[in-house]
Amino acid sequence: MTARSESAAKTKERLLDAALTLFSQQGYAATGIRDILQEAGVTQPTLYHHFADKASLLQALIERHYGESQEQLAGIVASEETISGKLSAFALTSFEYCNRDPRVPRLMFQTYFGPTVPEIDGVLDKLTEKRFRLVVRLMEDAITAGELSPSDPEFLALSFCSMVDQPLNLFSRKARPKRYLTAELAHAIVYLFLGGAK
Amino acid sequence: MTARSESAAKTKERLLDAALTLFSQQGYAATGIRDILQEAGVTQPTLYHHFADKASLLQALIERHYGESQEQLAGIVASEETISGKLSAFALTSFEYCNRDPRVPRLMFQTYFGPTVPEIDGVLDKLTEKRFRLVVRLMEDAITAGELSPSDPEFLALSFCSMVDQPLNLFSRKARPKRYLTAELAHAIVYLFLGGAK
DNA sequence: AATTTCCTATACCGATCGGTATACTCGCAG
DNA sequence: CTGCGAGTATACCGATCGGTATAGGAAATT
Repeated sequence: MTARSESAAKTKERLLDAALTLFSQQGYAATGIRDILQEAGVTQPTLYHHFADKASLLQALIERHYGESQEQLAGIVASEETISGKLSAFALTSFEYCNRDPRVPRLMFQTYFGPTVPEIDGVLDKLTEKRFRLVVRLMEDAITAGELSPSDPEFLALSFCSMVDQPLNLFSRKARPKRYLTAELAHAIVYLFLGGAK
Repeated sequence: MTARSESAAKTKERLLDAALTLFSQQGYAATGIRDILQEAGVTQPTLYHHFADKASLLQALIERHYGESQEQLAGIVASEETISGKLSAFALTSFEYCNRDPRVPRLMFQTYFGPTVPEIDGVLDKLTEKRFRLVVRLMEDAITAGELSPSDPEFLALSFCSMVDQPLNLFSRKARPKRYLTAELAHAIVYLFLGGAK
């Protein structure tokens, strides 16, 4: 039950990895199933042995990567005390996640902002909403604790997420200098968000 | 020279409008030429009488809409005195532009953030870079004028643009409440950017 | 040793893609 | 009145798409 199912899992992994590479580079619609097969070194019936169709590949990628990063993020943020610490942890973790494998956020942004993929619609929305709600709650707590001036928590969360995500998006899209998503940038964002530019 | 070339221009316009609608809804790759023909109520040879190929349609759309909005923006921003006024004008103009016809920014964002369209690559980058540089220069001036604390102008510009563009992007993507991209939101963004959340 | 699981190889399906070709109509302009 | 520009109608091209069918091989489990 171990030796053969192990190699089967490896093949499945190769397929997912190839799909991640190609989807993130060219987009879902522009990537043909045959491209994936070639990249993975596998034949067509094999793919359909592991996945129902092309859309299942994308769905599997999204659920795996986004789900695990989500839990990590919530845990790390919760372990901080101050609003400044929480926001820094949020930005840092997001940056590290992108530096580890830029293909993942690139696929996420491309799928989220790019043309609708009808087969997936809603899945990604639910996950991004969850991440956004995490930040909203964070802002609410900080306001009631007196750490932030009273104002709309959703507006604050949207603004902060924008400041974090746009660099992420830009970085994952094109080849940027190695040290772009640094801890310094993360802290600068938090500092600007809390203190303003004036 | 007027009567027939006038109706010809009208047909060309119908094609561009149909392409704008469909490209912005489904994305460039997912939109077939035959979809555009049906939407415009025109036959295939007619399209190829006005445009060389599918890519020329997208290129024409981008250059027209982005170019004209760009000039407008630069003029309006220049007519303001303070940094606060300039930033507000920037945000407001961007919002108004989106409220007027959400298809345009939606196409822009989708093309910019979505999967690469090889035929267009570079065109959109040049235009977004131009808009970004406008804001960078604005920040530089404000810093030398003592209106902003000294810090990296590119970082400030990126952060501010993120705060403005993300709502734009979200609004153009899905049906939001009518009054979402309001003057109040624009001012709130500028206020937050300048003064911080603390 | 027999059987099942995982996989290859190859060929095919109908549909759709972007783009072209041909032939014909109509109305304004010279 | 003649020619040309704008347009329709229709049919076709080769290529590629996602997905299926069939047949068989190698290896591990039983």
